[in-house]
Amino acid sequence: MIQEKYNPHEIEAKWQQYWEDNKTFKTEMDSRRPKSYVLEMFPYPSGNLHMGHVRNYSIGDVVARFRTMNGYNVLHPMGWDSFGMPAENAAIKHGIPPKKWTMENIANMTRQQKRLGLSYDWDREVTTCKPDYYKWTQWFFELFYKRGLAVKKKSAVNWCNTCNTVLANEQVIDGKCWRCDHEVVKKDLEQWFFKITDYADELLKDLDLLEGWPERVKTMQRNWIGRSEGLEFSFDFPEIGERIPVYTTRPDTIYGVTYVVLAAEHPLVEKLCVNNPKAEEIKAFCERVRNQSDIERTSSESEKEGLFTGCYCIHPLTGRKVQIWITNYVLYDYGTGAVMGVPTHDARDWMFADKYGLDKIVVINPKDKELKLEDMTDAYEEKEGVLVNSGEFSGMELHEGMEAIKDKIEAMGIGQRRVNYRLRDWLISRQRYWGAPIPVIYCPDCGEVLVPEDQLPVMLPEDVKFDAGAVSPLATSESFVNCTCPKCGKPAKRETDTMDTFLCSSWYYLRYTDPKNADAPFGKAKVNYWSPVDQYIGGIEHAILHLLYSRFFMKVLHDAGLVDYKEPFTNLLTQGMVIKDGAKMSKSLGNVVSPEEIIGKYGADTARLFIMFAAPPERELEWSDQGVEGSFRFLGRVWRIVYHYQDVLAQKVTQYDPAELDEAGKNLRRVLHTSIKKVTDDIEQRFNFNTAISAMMELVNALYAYKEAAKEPHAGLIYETVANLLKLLSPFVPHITEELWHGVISEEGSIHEEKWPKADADAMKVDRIEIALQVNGKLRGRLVVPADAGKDELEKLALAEPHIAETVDTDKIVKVVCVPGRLVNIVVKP
RNA sequence: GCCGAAGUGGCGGAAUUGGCAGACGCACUUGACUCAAAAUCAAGCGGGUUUACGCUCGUGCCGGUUCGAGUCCGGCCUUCGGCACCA
Repeated sequence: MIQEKYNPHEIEAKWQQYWEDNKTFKTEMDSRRPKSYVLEMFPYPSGNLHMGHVRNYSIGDVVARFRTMNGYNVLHPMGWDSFGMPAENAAIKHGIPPKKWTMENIANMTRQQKRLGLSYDWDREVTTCKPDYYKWTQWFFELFYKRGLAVKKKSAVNWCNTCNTVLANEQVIDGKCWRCDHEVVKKDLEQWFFKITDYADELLKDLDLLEGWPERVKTMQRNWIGRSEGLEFSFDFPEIGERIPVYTTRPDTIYGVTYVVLAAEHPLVEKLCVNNPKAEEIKAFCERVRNQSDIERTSSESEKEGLFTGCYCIHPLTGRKVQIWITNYVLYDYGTGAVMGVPTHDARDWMFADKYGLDKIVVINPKDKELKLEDMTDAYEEKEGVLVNSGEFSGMELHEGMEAIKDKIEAMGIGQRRVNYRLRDWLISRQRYWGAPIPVIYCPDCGEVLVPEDQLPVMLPEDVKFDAGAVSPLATSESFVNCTCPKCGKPAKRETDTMDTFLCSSWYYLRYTDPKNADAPFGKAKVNYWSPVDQYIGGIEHAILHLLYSRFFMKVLHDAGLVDYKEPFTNLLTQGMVIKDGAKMSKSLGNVVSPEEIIGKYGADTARLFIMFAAPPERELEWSDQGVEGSFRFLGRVWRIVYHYQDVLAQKVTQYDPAELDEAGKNLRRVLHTSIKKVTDDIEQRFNFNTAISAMMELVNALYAYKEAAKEPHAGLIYETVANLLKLLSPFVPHITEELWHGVISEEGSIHEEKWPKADADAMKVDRIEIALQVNGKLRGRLVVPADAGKDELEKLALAEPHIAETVDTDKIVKVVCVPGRLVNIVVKP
């Protein structure tokens, strides 16, 4: 029996408790069923869920429940990316310990997630700030260290003055800190790096294997890795007995070189200043350039500045003297930090040469055209044409010339072909407290020593000062810093930096497979049973950051023999933002809608249904209060029609012969089975949840139409329709369907353990269909024909149709196009 | 500049392989129920034109292919996103 009115709050609390008590969503390894690992990006415990979270988890929950009902053994876990700065800021601002703040937020957000009725196996919960997790994050650091992939080196790094810490390249967005949006400056510091560049080529190549990833994300990663092929070679610098190595992707333009440029940081600058009358001027220039921020220095609009050093090097092929300049537009950390200048075939060099009156030589002519310097207003950069003024290479086609020049340089022994990447090594140390300590000890005698495995985890101390300034708060804890060297036993000091939280999140999806393992990050059998993640769902903002780091981690773990897979996420769905009034929800705009408020008013099922219905998952979702009302109304409609048929359903007519149905019944049964097919295909093949829901709405409309049309409802048909409708709806709105299922179908078990319905092809068949009737491609009427009518029959029927017979002159018919099941098009001469 | 995605009613969005444009929902209009309102149930709902059957225009713009184009091709425009002195 069910109540007359739909009361979401009562039934949602009831079934959430039921699922928890019955461990409905607990998962174990099971070799008899195919596995499916469905994962949503785990959240940072900021305090409250926002609509973006709700969208993310609703999508994942539908997929997980759908796959379970389709016979998969589904892993669907949840956890907390719980290290990070906001916890520390709360400590500085309000004096709350980061751990307390974080754990309270996790408790609150867990409660909010449970109110959404998500099908997580909570026994697998993972929390990155707990010692039993960060122990293994530290263990992975040591693994990387032992494999030569974690190194400490000094370089110019990104520093955020607001966050008081260094940042990885990926965390600098348009020259600003990804977290606080303040301008990032460069500092020369010794820091820990993970050598992600060792994997640049593999990370790039394997993108081609990721057929289940959006093109957009793959393109972003390709751009970020930025592979280029070229030639590295040297100019002789006889004045000081050195060579200047340069890197170019355009060796074909080598005869057009009129100057060579060094980055301001280039070590040769200091050497060429010795006994140089311009030394003071050069040093002042370099100093000024180095103090420019990244934004000033790398903006393409900013003025290119340079200074002639007074020195010359020798062109390796022509023997000409070539001026050596220093500029602000050459990057020290890309290629060799020095570049050849070819004004005629590079836009930057053209501008630079114009500004400083440097020579220009045309060495490439476009096909069938001769470039004349006096006519040129711009560099000719096309990679097409013929080499000229290029000695023995003149007359060669561009690509042929390029290869010939590379061969020549290599044969001369002054250079070689080279591949360069834009990708930089991942800076992983942070001068912050709330992170996993780097497990390294510095001994005056032994140097850098790893903390032995059996002493992990290196626990975060609690006796620290949080506002320590530019050093890590860990440095303020005497008891933490001072230790003994594991090798020689003498007094030593601990590393006081912690690890980038992106490191914690680079392997969490593996820990879910074996979350309580105390002897290893995960067991091999378990990780290889569940991995890789079959469907990953999250925001596009991680297109590079988290998704690139995780891919890197997986490759290293694969090479270390810990996992059998090279890619962590087989399929990726990037959900769009939730917006309101055309803008992202934000406190400052005052357009935030809180999930708790919506759940409080309508219940979780309505919130989930609206979010899934309002837009396809990859697109932006415009929040609409009226749209939410509409979703609530639909659930009310479902409730009322089931309530209406309650007594009919109570007869439990589970079997019947469809042949005994009348017209109205056949019609309803046809809609039911086409809906089953449509909903199944929409979820399975396209993630078009919005159209899946619209199909279910049509089914409910058809049920209402049947109620009007059939005076004596067919008990078997009603039972079949309602039972299947509830199953189709259950992944989207798990509570109301569970309530109705128990009320009218079965009091035992859960609807969520039922099998997904199968469409009956016979039920979808119709005798007669309506097709379009066109003349010259324009709609001129409709024609009801037997569903299996062939081309000849269609043509006959079409020509016999009164409207056509009257208006179309048979002599002028050129041909008749018949598409069975679709249309007839009569082509007529004018 | 390079790369990627998108552009359809008043709005969110459908149209899956080139085959009836606008499914489904929101908003709006009307009818039933009601003393009345809400809720609910039922019906209508791109523009122009017509008493009506119809006719006609219509998927960012201009062309093309085709019996037939929202969908394919060529050329633009606009919006969003990524990369960008990367040599």
